Order: sequence, then structure tokens, then C-alpha cells
Amino acid sequence: MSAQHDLAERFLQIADLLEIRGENPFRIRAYRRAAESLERFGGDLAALASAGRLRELAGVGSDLAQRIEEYLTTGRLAMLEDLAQRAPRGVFDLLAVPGVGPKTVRLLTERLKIGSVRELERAITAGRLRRLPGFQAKKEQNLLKGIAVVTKGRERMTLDVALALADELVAFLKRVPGATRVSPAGSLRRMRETIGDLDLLVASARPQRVMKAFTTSRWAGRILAAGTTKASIVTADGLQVDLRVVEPAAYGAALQYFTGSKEHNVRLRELAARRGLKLNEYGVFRGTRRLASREEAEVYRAVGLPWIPPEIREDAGELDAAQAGRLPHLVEAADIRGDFHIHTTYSDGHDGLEQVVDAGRARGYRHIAICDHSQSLRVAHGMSVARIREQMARIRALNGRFRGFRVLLGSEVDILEDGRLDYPNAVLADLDFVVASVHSGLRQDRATLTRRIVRAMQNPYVTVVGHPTGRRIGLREPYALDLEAVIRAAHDTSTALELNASPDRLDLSDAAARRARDAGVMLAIGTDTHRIAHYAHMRLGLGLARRAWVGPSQLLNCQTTGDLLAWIRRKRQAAGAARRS
DNA sequence: GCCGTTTTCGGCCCGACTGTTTTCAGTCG
Repeated sequence: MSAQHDLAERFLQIADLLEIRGENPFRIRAYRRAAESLERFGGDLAALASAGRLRELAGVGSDLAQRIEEYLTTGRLAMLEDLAQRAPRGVFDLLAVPGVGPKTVRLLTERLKIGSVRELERAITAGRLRRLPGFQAKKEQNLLKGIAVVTKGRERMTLDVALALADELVAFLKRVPGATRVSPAGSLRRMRETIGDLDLLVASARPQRVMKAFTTSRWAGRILAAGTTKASIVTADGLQVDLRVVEPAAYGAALQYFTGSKEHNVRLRELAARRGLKLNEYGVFRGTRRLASREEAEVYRAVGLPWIPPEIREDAGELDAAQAGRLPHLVEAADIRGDFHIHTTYSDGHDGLEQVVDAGRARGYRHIAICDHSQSLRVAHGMSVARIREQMARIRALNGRFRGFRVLLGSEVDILEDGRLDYPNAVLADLDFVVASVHSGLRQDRATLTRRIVRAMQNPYVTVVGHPTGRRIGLREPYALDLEAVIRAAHDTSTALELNASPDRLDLSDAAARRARDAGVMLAIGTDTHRIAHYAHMRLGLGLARRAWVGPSQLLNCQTTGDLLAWIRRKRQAAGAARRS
């Protein structure tokens, strides 16, 4: 675990403990904000500290800088230890129960000496909560439901699941009479890598009708809340969906509000307030006069900003960029000319070469790279040298039939445990596009693994490093890796880094991809397609690239076939020149 | 505890829903 992640966790604990003690809410917010900053900071925290530049982190002033220093030098935070010692046991577990906030924790621990979720459950069943002020049957039921949620382990949806559900629900809501506009909002619209609750927004002059349709729809397995403009349901699969209905005139303001992120909105409202304006989900107001509300772009304009794409609304510099007129030019679906990481039945893919190629053409691409696994990866039926030679011949024959479309000869070559590649250079030299990936020896130590990947990048035939950190969302942590060193090496060797668009990988992550982008590294979205339907994961890859502030000029997918091949050739020639000199 | 185009003090985003209340506190996003 990284120092900043660990420290951020501790700051959040401090915030919780201060909150239970009923301290100044703004002081509490300061700890949460600093935690957020630390999570986002990708660089070397110790280096930042020794340079005396900790206060450059947003929300870190002299006090918090001191606490960070204390943690870095001693590994401890006296303040947290002090607070924790005086806090009742079980507070963090209790706080995690939906419906239990700081005030309730205080009541439960002080009056009933409850110190765990288990004890809370027993106290409810025994009727002991009735002794507390404001606790009646309904509240008990809600707490029991909340307990069920935490004990079952509350899961976030992967983005593909959320998108599929959202597409269905949006189509359904659009058919409800009186629903004039429908959009996903929240983290889905921002294309975050996983989604907690799905947020949907509807414009309608007849909100009751939309509410009724929603809460009686086939998706509504359980209804958590249903007011006049807001409702929450849980689907049979346990996915929570929140719906908000607003009048058409407020649609833009509501969409802005419900898209978030929370931090982005807080900053935007502060900005509005400094200009004497008030911003809420109904519009931008000066006094009681509404200046903007119907369209999202009008809302931003009213507070003096250009429209900001949802994917970068994370309070990660986008507001400053917008104010300075320096918003990034983000890649769009129409910019994509090809996909690079595609498997067929030659290794572990589900569909045959011709079908996969036809499907790629049908998507309107100008080129695709077929990249089946290399010989060492037996579990994925990695191809022997003879077999990839045969595949290459077949692809060459296919290419003879196409105009304006080309299948690139490729491979996903294993990076062996010492950093050599799984095919000899004589084979790699005959390929157009080489994805080099780690699939074995994942437990190597950080220095070894870093050296291994850097060595692979030094091979002139390696075009891109596949799923660079190896993480599987919800399944496997990234391997120990000095990502900054990998990014530097990618830059120095003219090797691209993959944005693997497989929904449980999304690797690089958005934050890491942003750092690579800032370092001037070329990136390449690869869908890691194992069946034709996976081509659609390009949508996730695009979302990831946009979240990382990536534009078409830094994405190999957006190059023409000629420019792409020229870019690959330059690395090969530079390496050749270096060897000759 | 942070921060500054209302600057070194005095602000700090804003509203819906629930359950319990008869005007609101707590929680959530």
C-alpha cells in the first residue's frame, strides 16, 4: 500500500472521529479534502515533503503539512492515536452501516454501549433501541436493512454492467409519456471505472407519472425510497438505481448537479458564490432571478466557464483549466480508427479470424491488430512460432482482399521473467504491432518486476505494453511496480502504454493514465477482445482516455494507418541506429 | 483546518427524503 493511500485512510478516520465528537464541520471537511488530495497525488510524497512543497497539495495548509511530515518520519499520527483511544470501540464498523451517521453512532455507543454491527443487530431484535429518543419500528427496520447491506458486502458494478443496465432503463424511461429528456448522470456519466449506484435524470412536466412507471417497472425488485421527484430502487441483481425527475426548464442545472462529482460541484458553487451567484440543481441565480437552467452549457456559462466534459469533473484541475481557457481537447468516438488487442481461436479467443476481421471492418475501423498469445502462455493456447507464421500468411492473404482496411500482423507476446520476450526478434521483426504483457511471475518484487518491464520496452519491436499494472478490479491488486519508472522508460524508448479496456482491468487506471499523458507518453486503447461482442469495450476505453485528459494526438488509435506504421518504424530505426553507432 | 478578484479574519454548497416530529434532526449524495 502506498504511503499516500495509507495516510489518506488515516485522515478519513480522523474526520470520522472528529465528527462523532461533534467538532467543527469545516475542520472535519478539511481532513476529508486533504485525504482526497493525497489519494489523487500520484508522485513521490516523501520527495514532495523533503522539497518543502507539501502545501502545494490542494487543501493542505501548515497544520496538515505538519501531520504528513509526522507520518512520513515516524509512521504514526499522534492525533489519530489519541482520538482512537478516547473513541468508543466499533465506531468505524457502525458508521459503515447505511442510515447510521455520526449522531446515531454516538447515541448507540454512549447510551447502549454497542460496539459492533453484530451487537447493533442484537440490540434491535431485543427491542433495546426503543429506549432511545426518536427510534421507532420503522427506523429499526431500516437499520436492519442497512446491516444486511454491509454484512453481505456492498459491491460496486463494473462499468460495462452499469452501462448495459443504464441503456435499458433510459430506453424504458424515454417511452414513458411526458418524459421529454432522459440521461444517465452520476459516476456513470463520468465513466468512472466502477459504479456504486446508477443515477438517472428525467425531464417531465408530469413527474408522478414517471415515478409510478419507474417504481412499478420490472427492474424495481425493492423500493428504498419514493418521493414526488426522487426515487431509489434495487434490482433483482442487487443494483441500486436512483431516479430524479425535474421540470424541463431545470434539466440542464439538474444534469450538472447530478453528474457531480461532489467535489467538482462544491468547487463550482464556491466559484459561483464568489461572483455573487447561487447555484443549485434548479439553476444559477442572482438573488431570486434565475439566469440559467435549461441546458448544462448555459449553467457553466452563467458562472463564467466553458462547458466541462463530464469525464473530467473530478476537481482535479479542470476548473482552473476552464477558467484559464485551457481545457484539454479530449478524444471522441469518431476519432478512433482502430483497435489493437484482439484475440481469435488461434489462441484463447472465442471467434475465428475471418469473423473477427469482418466484425472489425463492420465497425468502420481502418485497421485492427490481431494479437494472439505467444508460445509460453500454454493456458491460453499460446502459438508456437510455426503457428504464428501460419497465421501471418493467412492474414496477408486476407489483406489482399481489402481496400482502405488493413489487418496488422500482431501478437501479445509474454514478457518472460527476466524481461526477454517470448519470441525471437526474427519473428517480432515480421510483425507490424507487438503488445508485450506480463502474465507470469506476478509476485516478483518491485525492483525486479520494474526492471523486467523496462527491459521489454527497450526491445525495438515492442509497440505497446499490455495491461501495464496487471490489476483486475475487485479480483487482484496491481503487481508491485514502480509505475513512474515505467512511464519514464515508455517515454524514453518511444513505447506506448496500453489503456486496456476490458471492464475488469481498465489498466492503466485513469489516474495513472493521466500521469503518463502528462509525461508525454503515447497511449493505445486495446479492447483485449476475446469474442466479437468485446469490440464494444472501446466505449470503456474511450471513457478512460477522456478521464485521463487524453486527446487524439496522444492516442495511437486515432492515427491513420500510415502514420501509425511510421510511428512504429521510427522506434525500430532509432534502435537500429543506436546499435550501429 | 483551509483560504483569499468581499484577503489574514470570517467565511466555508445545497437540497431531498425519512421518520418522527408538529417544525425538525439526521443522513445522504
